[in-house]
Amino acid sequence: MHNQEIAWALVEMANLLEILGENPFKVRAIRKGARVIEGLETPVSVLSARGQLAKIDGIGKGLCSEIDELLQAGESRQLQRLREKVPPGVLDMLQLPGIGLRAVRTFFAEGYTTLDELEEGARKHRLRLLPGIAAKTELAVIRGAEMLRRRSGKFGLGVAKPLAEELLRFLQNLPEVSRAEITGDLRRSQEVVEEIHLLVASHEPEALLALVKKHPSAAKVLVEGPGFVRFAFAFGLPVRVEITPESDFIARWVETTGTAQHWSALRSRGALPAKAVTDESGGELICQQWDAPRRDDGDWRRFISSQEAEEAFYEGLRLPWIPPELRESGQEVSQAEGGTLPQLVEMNDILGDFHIHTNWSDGVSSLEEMIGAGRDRGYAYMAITDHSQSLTVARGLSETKLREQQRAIRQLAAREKDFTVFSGIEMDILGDGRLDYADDILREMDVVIASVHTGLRQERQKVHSRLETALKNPHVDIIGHPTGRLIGTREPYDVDIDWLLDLAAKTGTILEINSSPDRLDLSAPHARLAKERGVMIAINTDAHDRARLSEMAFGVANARRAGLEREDILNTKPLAEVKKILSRPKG
DNA sequence: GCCGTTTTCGGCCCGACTGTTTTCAGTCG
Repeated sequence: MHNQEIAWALVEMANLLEILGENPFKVRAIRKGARVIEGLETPVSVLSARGQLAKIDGIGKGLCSEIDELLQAGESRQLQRLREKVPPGVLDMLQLPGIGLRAVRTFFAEGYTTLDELEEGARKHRLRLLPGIAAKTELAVIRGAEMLRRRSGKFGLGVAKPLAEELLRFLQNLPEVSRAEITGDLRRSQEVVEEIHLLVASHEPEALLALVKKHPSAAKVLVEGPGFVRFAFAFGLPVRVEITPESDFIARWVETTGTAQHWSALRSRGALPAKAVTDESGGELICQQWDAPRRDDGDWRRFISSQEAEEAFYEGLRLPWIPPELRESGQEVSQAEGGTLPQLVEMNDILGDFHIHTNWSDGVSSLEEMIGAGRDRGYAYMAITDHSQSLTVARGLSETKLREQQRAIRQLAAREKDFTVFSGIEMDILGDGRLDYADDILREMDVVIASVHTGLRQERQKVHSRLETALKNPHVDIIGHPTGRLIGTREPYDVDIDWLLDLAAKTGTILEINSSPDRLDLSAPHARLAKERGVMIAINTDAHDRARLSEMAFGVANARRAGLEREDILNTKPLAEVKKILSRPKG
């Protein structure tokens, strides 16, 4: 069982116990355990085998045996018992914004067991007859149910990508498989996907499909046919495994990666490269399709890499290779033809990370661990930016603590060679429009990120006035997660993005692409607008533990979808230039 | 359920806003 799956099982357990009225501290302890598991870089199964599980902070005897059971049986008896007591629809109710435990318990007690029933009750004004429920709550149910419906059947990049990569490794290691790749929306790094689509070249399709269906993740086969199977993980994410002859592979990969518009733009350029090909046994015609170029060493299995082959495919259309993230509207094809495709930023260009939390506020890992992890990633620099004093729930730093932390950072930084650690802060833009520290404190910080965490439902004028104070402050370098959205769970606060971009351009304030797959904020369309206005972007992880530093890849993919290039991004620049940018007077 | 001890029991993050009621519990971040 994947760490993520174990974490989900624990979260589900916590939610069920909460609804059933279990001790809130116990519930919180289990939730914390889930968060710790999510943040582990080593598979839980490995730690369990080594007997190291109980040594982890937040995992005690109880969770340890629960996790061991999940690992061994793939299920937990306690979880199954709890599920029998609470219908799944009641758990869904907890996801409705503005609806909490008390309301859900009331609904459940009154016999509402599905979201649909609840929504109908709200629309017919029957919920307001219940104790403690009135019109506003009915409205919250209706709005929330609509949001959940929009989200249903969609899975975030942070869930789908790692699972797809794991399945891909499984396929690539099978002797029946000559080539396997991720394709579809996931390859284009869409924010949410409806399925994992894997394309596989194999000369033994039947044997391969039989193996795929036996994969431990394939909880349920949804549909199967000649050359494909679609199965689902236990938590619902569907996986399509499509088998294609080696000769078709690259063409089919291109076809399934891009949108229909991209494919039709390619086709409109005339006939796609086509040529009669033969299979490895020699002689037999498979199809009238394009053949992947192969190395001339006579070994059928040793084709050139998929990437090279795809480049050759586009070359066959007299086009440069078009990055998957851009294969959307079809216009990228004419751009490619005109030689005006952007030179997209790549992971290798990223030299640091400016938004990192530690256990000084609400992070999991220590200063030493985070700094070590940044150095190990080969970064040239990073900034520690814990929460500011007013965000008490995240144990935000008082002025005294902040200064203490700054000293600790300076000390640790002094030990580093060729690796610079900036002492920064993620400062709250308070609900009343003030900033959380005075200018004389901010002046001492190497990096100041200003973020909105409260008053997310204020009217636009108020939100704008708060942001304006932050952007115009000479010490504020970066605005963190500039719209505050959580993909599929929370709408952005009311901000006019054009207004924000203009102000950022005018004041020389950098805007963040928050790499967390739950946020991706700025979104790709907004980041594209930012580039057009000449607003600089910082791609940050907002990591709360070591493992999440790797979420940088999601932020970079988002930037690529926005057409961003290296020069548009703060954390691709060499140290000297970064220092110059951070210390320049703002406009 | 976890943790840390004044070590096997008691505390566990908290302040502001909101919705439902009239003084506070629920919800959020």
